[in-house]
Amino acid sequence: MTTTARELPHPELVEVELPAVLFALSDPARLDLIRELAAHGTLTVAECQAQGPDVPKSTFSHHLKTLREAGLIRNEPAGRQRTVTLRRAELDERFPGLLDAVVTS
Amino acid sequence: MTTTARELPHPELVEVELPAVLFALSDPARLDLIRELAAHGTLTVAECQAQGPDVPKSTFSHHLKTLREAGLIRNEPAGRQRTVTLRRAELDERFPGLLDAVVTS
DNA sequence: GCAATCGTTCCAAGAAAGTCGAACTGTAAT
DNA sequence: ATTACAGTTCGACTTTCTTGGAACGATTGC
Repeated sequence: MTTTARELPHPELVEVELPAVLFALSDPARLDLIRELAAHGTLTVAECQAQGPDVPKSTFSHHLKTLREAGLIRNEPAGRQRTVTLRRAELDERFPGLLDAVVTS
Repeated sequence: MTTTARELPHPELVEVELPAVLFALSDPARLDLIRELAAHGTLTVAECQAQGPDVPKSTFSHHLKTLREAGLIRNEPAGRQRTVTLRRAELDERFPGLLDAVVTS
């Protein structure tokens, strides 16, 4: 077999709704994570988690899910790990200036 | 007595936190209201309420409270009514570009 | 194959938020 | 004064979100 990794669902850009984006960003832990991603680019889940305070895996994974389903990040398999990427270019297209404002503030 | 109207508490600008602002904006009804205020300037509570779909007074008042406590609006007595104002200049100072991005999108 | 690792999903409990009727407060008009 | 009016607050209910342990699935290394 080749790569039969677990793909998680991601909303299309047109499906990304502003209220959901704002809600996902309204949690301090998730907001910090987005800022880390904006600064460091792509990270593995483990690296993401290492940035913040110690929190159970399941809790962290739930935050990733919220951000992913809102359309803020991509979460993709990479061997036995997973990489997390901010959908910056797409979000800049859909909501111009929003990410800049949020990450800068 | 002169004007002893009911003043409601408003956070100082420095006390306004980004997560609370984003949370307040993450509800479609509240987001719409902010957009109305951005477009029309100051409105009375009744005028605000008339913009959206019909909703009980108490529910609407609760949304106003959320927005006020987050620092997004001012709600001040005006005779027997109340006026609602977007704290735009202050917010632009505290979170440059945020309101523009949110209202435009 | 077997074990270890990485991370998600499942489930249950507690916390927070939304909704709305009813009661209440303050202002204006008569 | 009395009545009407504009909005907030209170209280109860429902819904959603958060949190974290345990189980599961997939991948790599031995």
